[in-house]
Amino acid sequence: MTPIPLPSSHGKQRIIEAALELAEEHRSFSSLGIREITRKAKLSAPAFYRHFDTLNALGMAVIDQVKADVLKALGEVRLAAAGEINLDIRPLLLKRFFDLVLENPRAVIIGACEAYGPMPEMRQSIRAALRQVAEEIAKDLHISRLLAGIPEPLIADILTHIAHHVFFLAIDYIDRPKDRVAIFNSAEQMISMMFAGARAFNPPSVG
Amino acid sequence: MTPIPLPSSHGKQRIIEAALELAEEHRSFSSLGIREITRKAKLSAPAFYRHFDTLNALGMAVIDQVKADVLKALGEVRLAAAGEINLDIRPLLLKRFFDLVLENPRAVIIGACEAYGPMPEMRQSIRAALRQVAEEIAKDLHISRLLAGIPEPLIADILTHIAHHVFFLAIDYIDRPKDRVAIFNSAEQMISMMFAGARAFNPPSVG
DNA sequence: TGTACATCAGTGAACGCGCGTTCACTGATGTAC
DNA sequence: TGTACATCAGTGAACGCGCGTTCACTGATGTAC
Repeated sequence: MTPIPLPSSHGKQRIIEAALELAEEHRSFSSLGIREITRKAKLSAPAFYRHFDTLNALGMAVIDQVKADVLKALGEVRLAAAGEINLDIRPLLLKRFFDLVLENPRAVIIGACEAYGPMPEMRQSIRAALRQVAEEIAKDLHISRLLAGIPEPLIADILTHIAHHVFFLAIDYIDRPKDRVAIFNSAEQMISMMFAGARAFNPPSVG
Repeated sequence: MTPIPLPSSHGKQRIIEAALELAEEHRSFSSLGIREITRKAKLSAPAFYRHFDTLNALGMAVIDQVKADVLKALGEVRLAAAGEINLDIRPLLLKRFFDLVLENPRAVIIGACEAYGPMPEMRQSIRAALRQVAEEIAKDLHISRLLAGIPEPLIADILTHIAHHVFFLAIDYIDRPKDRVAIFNSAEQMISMMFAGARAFNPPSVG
């Protein structure tokens, strides 16, 4: 019967949210200060220690949450793309991804900043996430048809490369609203070119 | 007649070196402190202000120096290859760059960390540096022959994209010595693929 | 039902510390006459 | 040639400030009997 509002986690969640907001502004999670975070969360500084022993512990909590957000967004991309078989799905995936990026820019910005930032665990898990995205996309039938005949490891390489490229292009997409069409077209062109180049190297065997 | 030892730049250079070393450790340039840097450079803290108005100014000086190093190294490769017209210069440029990266990994690591880091001016000038390297390479006759018939802006896009990709691949190259051969091959393959893709989109007109 | 106790998020005051920055100064080097 | 001056990298002392952290405390909520 109890609605379970988890009163104990209320301040904790406020701290995590504050850290997320500040990390987006700073473009660096590791430079945040405890007083800065608790100020943003409208708590006293010592309240921090009720929930986390160190800044690092907070960091891991933030990573977990961002990772969950990103994975959820990616699931939506795949779901939206699952429909029509005969379309070139690549621009649709790309568009959907950029739309999602605008809906939740925080996760992308923080992800890109930490991808080569000071925390090894964060770098590693972002790298793994990109690879995971590539593998998800490789499973898609539209994509695998376009890359038929190409060795599987090379497909993974290509798609990881594209995922990386698009991920970082998303930062520009967020930062420069005026250039969004151009950025989208550029991404599309690069993807087409990678696919065409891959096929030129591995021409489909004839019947 | 004076040997021009530029005595004025001695302390300045020490500060730049110190910043490079510390930024590599931190994997974050913007978290450095003036006292920290001058301590490492074995200077008093106020000495910093003799050479730089702000930390930002120091950051720009660091990037300029790294960019000059890269351009010089690639220029040497171009010079050495100028004689042989029929050479594929791409693996040579790539090899020289990766060698340079191992000679001075600091610069690459810092560049990658700041490319999406907290300082807008730094992000921008790293972006500009990549573009500039791409334009230098585009000038090479070996390269322009391979991309004959392709519109100039597209060439710039492609080479900037490749520069970006290789730059970030260099981080892996540094971090994972065991995989260096594989990383080099992967980079080479991606470059070939981009070129092949570009040509497939813009087939050379038959004379 | 009331009463006494336990738990725990959150607080304000206080601490010592290192920071960025300023100041007036030194000392070496170059230069004008 | 000597002398007086200008330039400029570098210094130590000092400042005010915000930081991380600790402490003893409050006040709300849950719980045992």
